[in-house]
Amino acid sequence: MFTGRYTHKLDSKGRLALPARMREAGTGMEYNQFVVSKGIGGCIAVFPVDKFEKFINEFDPSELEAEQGLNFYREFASWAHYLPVDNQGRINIPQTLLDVAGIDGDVLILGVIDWIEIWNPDKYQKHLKDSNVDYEQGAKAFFSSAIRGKRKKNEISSKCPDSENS
Amino acid sequence: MFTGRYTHKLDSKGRLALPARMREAGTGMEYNQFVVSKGIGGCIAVFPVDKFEKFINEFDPSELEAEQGLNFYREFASWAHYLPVDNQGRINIPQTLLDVAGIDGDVLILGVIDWIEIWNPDKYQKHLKDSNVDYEQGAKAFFSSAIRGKRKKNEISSKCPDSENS
DNA sequence: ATTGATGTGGGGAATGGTGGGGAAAAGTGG
DNA sequence: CCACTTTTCCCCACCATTCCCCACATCAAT
Repeated sequence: MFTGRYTHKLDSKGRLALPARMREAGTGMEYNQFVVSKGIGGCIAVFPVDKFEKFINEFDPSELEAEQGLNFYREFASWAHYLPVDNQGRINIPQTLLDVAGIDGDVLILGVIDWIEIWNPDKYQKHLKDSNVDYEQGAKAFFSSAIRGKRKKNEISSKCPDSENS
Repeated sequence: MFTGRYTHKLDSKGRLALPARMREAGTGMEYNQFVVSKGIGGCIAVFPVDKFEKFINEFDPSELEAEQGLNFYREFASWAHYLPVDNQGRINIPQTLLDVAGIDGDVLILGVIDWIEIWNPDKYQKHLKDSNVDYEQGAKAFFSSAIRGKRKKNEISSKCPDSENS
């Protein structure tokens, strides 16, 4: 699971060092590569290889209107690049992606559980404002859910003693 | 799986170098050839041999109106050419196909998971505009789908196996 | 202060995209 | 069937980019 918020820099060759925690979380034994593509709001989304392939396979373009689905699929897939991680833990993001994301110099890296997002810091601030995120409302829902979840789990575990290990 | 977005050039002899990553992904041990035909929106579609033959066999022209189906089938098949890949990783696309696709000089190459698309860069931009692609909408659907997939899994795994009987 | 882990920087080898010459093959006209 | 022209294909060569390696800086913890 990816969590955390970091500010790193693109070096002169356009390389980006991923936070060590994320590197460990994302690269399996066999794959030492990540997949990047264009995310929401003009960020760059970064996936572990297995997650990317899982998401692509599970995504059903027919959820969207016929033509929309195909067009989005084409765009998303064609912005996707498999990037090897070098021995210093860096990836080399294609310049075209950096351009559409408006990234250059300082970089904001967000862990979003199943994927990572890479933002131009200013652009992210702007995105937050424009999308009118109400953190309080979301937080209330989240913490309420946490309480409910706890109650539910207790109910189950009282009936089924073996479920604690999972 | 084909991914990525590249800009290459047709050389003076009309040859096109496929991106190395795509070459690896597409050519099996035995086949070092691709199949090209006319794609959607006036692009050139490129398939690995096995995928092309699979798609052709699975496609049912009767999904379309009778005459439509036959006419499309004829067109698609007759635009299709098996192209060998030379030792430098290039294919030689027939001039007639280049003409209908309006390709000449700079070439945009898109990886679309199961196939590759070759576009005149300007034509692709125009296609994007004309088809009113809303990338944001598609991206939201995609990432929502990714989260939904996770939630579904959690629900299943957290379910107590024995609780159904009670 | 020393040690180790992590982010940043840069040199040099290797890979990949582009170009062109010449041999082989195929199409065309006698 | 033969000679000629055109196209295709194979090879070698150049150059930019990518990738691999070594090195330094910074910070945290002992």
